[in-house]
Amino acid sequence: MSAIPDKPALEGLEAKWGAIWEAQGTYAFSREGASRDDVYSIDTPPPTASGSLHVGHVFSYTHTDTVARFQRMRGKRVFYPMGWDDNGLPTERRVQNYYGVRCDPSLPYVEGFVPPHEGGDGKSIKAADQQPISRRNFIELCERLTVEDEQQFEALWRTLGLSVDWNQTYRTIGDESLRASQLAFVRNVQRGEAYQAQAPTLWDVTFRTAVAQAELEDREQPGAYHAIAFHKSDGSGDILIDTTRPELLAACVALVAHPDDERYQPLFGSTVRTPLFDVEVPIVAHHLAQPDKGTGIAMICTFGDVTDVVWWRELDLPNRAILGFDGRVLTEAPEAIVSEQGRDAYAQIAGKTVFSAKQTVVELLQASGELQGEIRKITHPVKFFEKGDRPLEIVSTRQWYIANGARDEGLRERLLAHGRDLEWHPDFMRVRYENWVEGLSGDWLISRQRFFGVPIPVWYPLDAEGNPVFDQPILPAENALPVDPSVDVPAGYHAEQRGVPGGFQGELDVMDTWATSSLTPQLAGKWESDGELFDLVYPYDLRPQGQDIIRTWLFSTLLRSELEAGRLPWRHAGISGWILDPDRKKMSKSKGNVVTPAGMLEQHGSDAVRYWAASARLGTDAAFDPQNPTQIKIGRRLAIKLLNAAKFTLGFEASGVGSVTEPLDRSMLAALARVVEDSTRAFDAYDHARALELTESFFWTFCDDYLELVKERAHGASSAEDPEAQASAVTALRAALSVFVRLLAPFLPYATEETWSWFNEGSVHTAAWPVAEELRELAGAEADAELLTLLGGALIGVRGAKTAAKASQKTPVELAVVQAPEADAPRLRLAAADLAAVGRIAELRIEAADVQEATVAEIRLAPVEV
RNA sequence: GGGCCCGUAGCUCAGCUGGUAGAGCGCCACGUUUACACCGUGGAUGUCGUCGGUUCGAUCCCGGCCGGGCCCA
Repeated sequence: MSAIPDKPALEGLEAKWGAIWEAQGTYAFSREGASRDDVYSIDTPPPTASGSLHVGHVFSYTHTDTVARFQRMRGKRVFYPMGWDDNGLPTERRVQNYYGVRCDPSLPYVEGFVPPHEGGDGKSIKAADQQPISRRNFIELCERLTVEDEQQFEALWRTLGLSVDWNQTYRTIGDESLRASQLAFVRNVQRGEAYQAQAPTLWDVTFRTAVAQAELEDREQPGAYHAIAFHKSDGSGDILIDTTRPELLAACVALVAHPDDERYQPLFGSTVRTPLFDVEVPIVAHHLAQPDKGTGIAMICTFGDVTDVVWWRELDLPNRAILGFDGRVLTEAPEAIVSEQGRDAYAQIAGKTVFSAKQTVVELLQASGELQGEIRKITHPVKFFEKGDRPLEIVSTRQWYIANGARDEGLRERLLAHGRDLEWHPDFMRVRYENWVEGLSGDWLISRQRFFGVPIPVWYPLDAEGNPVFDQPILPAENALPVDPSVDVPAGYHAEQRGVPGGFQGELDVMDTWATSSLTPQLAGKWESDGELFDLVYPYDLRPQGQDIIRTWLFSTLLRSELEAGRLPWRHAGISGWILDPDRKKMSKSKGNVVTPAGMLEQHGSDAVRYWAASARLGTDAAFDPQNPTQIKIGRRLAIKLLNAAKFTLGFEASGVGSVTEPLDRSMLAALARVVEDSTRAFDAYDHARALELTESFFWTFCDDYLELVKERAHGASSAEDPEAQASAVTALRAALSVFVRLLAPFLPYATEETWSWFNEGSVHTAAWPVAEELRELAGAEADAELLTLLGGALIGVRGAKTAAKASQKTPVELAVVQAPEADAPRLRLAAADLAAVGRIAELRIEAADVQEATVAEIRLAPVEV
């Protein structure tokens, strides 16, 4: 126990207790002799440390921490790890800007490489000025910077007071993660769940990588309809189509209209010739054609958008792709363009960007008279990579996929069943998951043509001509993992055979970030390397996360768990809402409304900030106005109040502590017992905000009414006459304080720990969560829980009378008459002495009368002494 | 176009299985009361978005509409 300071304060508590918790291993996961039932495990979201810290992090991680602390106090061994998800594009981009470099895999490794810049902000270094470096050098810089970034995040988490076990930290790009991630992939391949295919692929031309359906977003973009005349092959006239992408005319493979569209029904089965390029294409019918859009008949190109891909696949059309990985028109014209005029036209767009190719095609069509009418400007939704800033193109490439139920009804049904079994908080978030699973249109593309990621662990044999045999990939043995196929040599080959006919080549692509982070339960639980630990924590109790990544992280984790183990990876999913700025806008960097959390914690104190976060329920957005942080100030006030109330309570003479005899004391304890029950129930239902509200609300009643009512008695003002009554008050006060401190511990870890240390050994955070019985035992079976409220009402009457008389609250009262309903009057009389004491009432009469509630019927203040 | 969430005091939000509204902040007034001036005490404030329906009775249930936000097409 430590001494109570003269003037308790919140300042400095973070540093003081953070160090003690670390030194004493307060939050360490103890696995000795544990069984699964003893454990509460959390699949913590691994933040991207190279990303920016923002208040949203503080918000959602606090939600999780309140649950972790509650479970720990209930006696669970809490497995609460922290991971860092550092592979992927955000880190690569940050490294490029920070060091002024970019990765060029064709370059050799440079020993002792010194980057041209250190700490660039990304604006000073243009892409063209970035120094090209080898893949290995680039990855080394990624490693270096992420380690620094992780330290910043960790410092923030520690200051915020997250009760993470820092011994359980992992990195999604660490060696163990590489091994587990590749192992899961190899098994996916062996079971036929992972495969490679040559297929149309969503492609970001800036980052030059494929992206998955889950990473798409629609953005409204300006565009323009161009009316283009196709010529019927039988020479009977033209057909006008509207298109926003005339530059893809050379990739046209058909025209399509709705099967019910009477305007075009007679033409189905006939053919037309494309303008400029003079290629014969069929007119086909498909239900996805929209009769009310443009002229009702559209051109199908390989590939203008995802609908083109559907048409191409379902209508079995040829592939005449003309766009390359760089977003430019390929040099070689499709074989279908044979006429001299057509090849001339193609030569004019070859090598051009989409933008200039469009201009050229429009000019050519205008010259030939095949562009009809005005070009009509519109805005329409266009698919973007969520992290990109140029529209996605669709190119035909060979990529690796993982089955996700899009093409497998059985798998889809199992995934939906898991979604129903999972307990969602709030429940309606389940719908987001179901919508996503039901809307999947293709398997999960996991290949990324990037650098800082988990290498896809395969090689391909080279045939006699030196061409890779893609359909016979060579997989590593499980005990050889992790591997880097661009460096390591597959079993049965020599290093000299790399790239040689009859030899092998390594896969260069890495996995999608989500393909690794979808394994966080396995990574944190040391799957296939520490089976005992894994069995203790998996399936996890809780997956906390944001609502924005239900379709990515939650879905993909559930998928991997289903594929590997056929079961849910967790029992509960807790989904946090957004932080909104005062204008109800989602906070984001581009809006410039982001507040740095470190400064916020520094300014207001961690407990105060946590209070703000914890007062929002799961799934509910929280408004945050940095100019006027009302909720944070309230939290700060609560924390300070706790310190002061504890100091006061502990200051009373306590030698007689033992039993509670006074009716008012027993009432307060009985009422608090209810709060304990309700608060516990709320926590069990993952409603931390309600648990906080219940406790906080009764804590203020405790301070404002109960403490005021009993402080004279507790001071021993009348102890000469009744030491038992004094001891009763102090016993009740101490018991209540102990319970309040524990009830508030998940929310205000610093103020509660400080307070706890004044009258207990050990940490409050490993103390037992309070139970109603410990209070009821003291209160006695016949305690009147409502008495405190009743008396509080009468007290308000007395205070009100003094306020109305503009008198001080300590003004003595000669006579007060309290009228109460027939049933209440005798109860009030039981605590009359306490009321008289706090009100300084010389003569207090309590009368039964025909009134709704206790009211002060008459009050006579003593004359003011001059 | 399909779906989800929300609309309660000036602000932020509670309101459990239907019985004519609550908290905190802010505001006004009062008070140096030996836990707390980062304080205490008291007070005022609402056609519970709107229109219908069910019901003895609806903020709460059902339907339409308006407004805000989000997800999926």
